[in-house]
Amino acid sequence: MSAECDADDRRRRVLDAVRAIPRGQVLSYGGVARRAGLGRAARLVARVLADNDDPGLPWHRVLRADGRIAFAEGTPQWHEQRIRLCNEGVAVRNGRVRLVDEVDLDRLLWDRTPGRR
DNA sequence: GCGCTGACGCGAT
DNA sequence: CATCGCGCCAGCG
Repeated sequence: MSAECDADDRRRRVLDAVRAIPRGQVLSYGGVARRAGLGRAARLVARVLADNDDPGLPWHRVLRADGRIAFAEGTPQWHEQRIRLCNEGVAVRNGRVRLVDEVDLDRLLWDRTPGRR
């Protein structure tokens, strides 16, 4: 069988990966793409979320790799995402969130990272 | 078929 | 630590 290269399938994987994010935790677009097995298709993740219409999808748990909210600061979407994150117990500082999940895994693998938290 | 755009990422300055 | 620039992926005019 050919590899799963259908756009619809990729899309489904992205949504699945986003839904897999536990409440109170966040993940970057690249992280989602990676977990979905799409490599560096971070932009694809963004595209999927933009096109998504499922209100039950925890899209607010997806942030940029630097922990910044993807939306432009000041926009209604930006405010909403910040509120949702704060509502879930995620510490948002100046529109920025601490991404620990991915870094944590790397730390376990490479061991050498100081406890910066 | 070409080029632009976008809820991106990362190394370099 | 803030900015810039280039690379990546897919949809659209």
